[in-house]
Amino acid sequence: MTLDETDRRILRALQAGGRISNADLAEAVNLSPSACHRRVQRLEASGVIAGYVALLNARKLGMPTYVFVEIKLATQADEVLDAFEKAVARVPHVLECHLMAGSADYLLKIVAEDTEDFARIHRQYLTRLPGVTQMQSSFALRTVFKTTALPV
Amino acid sequence: MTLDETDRRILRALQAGGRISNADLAEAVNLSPSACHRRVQRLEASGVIAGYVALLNARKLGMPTYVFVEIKLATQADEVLDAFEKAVARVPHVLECHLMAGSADYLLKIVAEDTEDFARIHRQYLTRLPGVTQMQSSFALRTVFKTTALPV
DNA sequence: CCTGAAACTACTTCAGT
DNA sequence: ACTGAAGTAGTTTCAGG
Repeated sequence: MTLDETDRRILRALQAGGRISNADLAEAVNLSPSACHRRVQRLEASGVIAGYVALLNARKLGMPTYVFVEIKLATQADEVLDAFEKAVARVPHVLECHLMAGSADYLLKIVAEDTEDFARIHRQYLTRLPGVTQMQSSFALRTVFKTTALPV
Repeated sequence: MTLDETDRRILRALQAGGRISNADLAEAVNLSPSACHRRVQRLEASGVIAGYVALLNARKLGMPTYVFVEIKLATQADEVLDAFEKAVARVPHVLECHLMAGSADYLLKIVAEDTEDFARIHRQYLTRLPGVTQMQSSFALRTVFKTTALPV
């Protein structure tokens, strides 16, 4: 799928405000509402736009604690990875799980109410993950910034 | 701000689909459209709902490469942290920047087209960040999962 | 704090260029 | 591909319980 500058402007606007009205979006990108609407539908249908979400304020919800957990597995055998990934999908509070290059690590990003809440998640869930040989948790003191917007 | 179960249902629905119509949302949470609308406005005004965004498919935009960069600074003096944070805010492709506990590290999450593109970002921007004494980059081979939804 | 109705605004489609 | 207009649907406000 090929994007022109107008498409990119649409994507930038929607990444900044997912609930902008089609009328306002059309005006922002210098298009008539119907032409703009057609382009947005095309971007949605092609999957370039994966979806729309509300972003919540973790602090106001009493979950200001972010922890990154690095995990080393015993082996990189597919069955071990599969079992680990199926298990980690069931752990609550895990926002991201990445398979990492280098030492066949996983990197998890976890959100919690406080360090005690993380300790509970750790005891209750992380220590039960299969195939793990090493685990190191790093706490974020402060999120300097964070965006969901990709550079387009 | 205190949330009841209906508020939490609203938040879960909006985290799953930020563009759901108020009418459909009202039906999903068993409320009249006007009552639902008032609750959503209250959640927005209180800041619990930080905003709405479109999420894009990084792969379809040709940026499938995620890199986590751990950075150690020479000192933890406030001026050094400030200077670092101001500088990192100007680096393109950085999606997240966290100040980490333990060894006064920063953790960056960077998105790139491929490893060469990351090498360019590294050369052009990361090596110029002030106060850095050590930097270690870890590539994600595969994102197992990723969500923006907080558990509410 | 909710409901229901009314007024307003926006979305979505389609014929025409 | 885009425009403009028409029909449909949704939002938002407000009087009343």
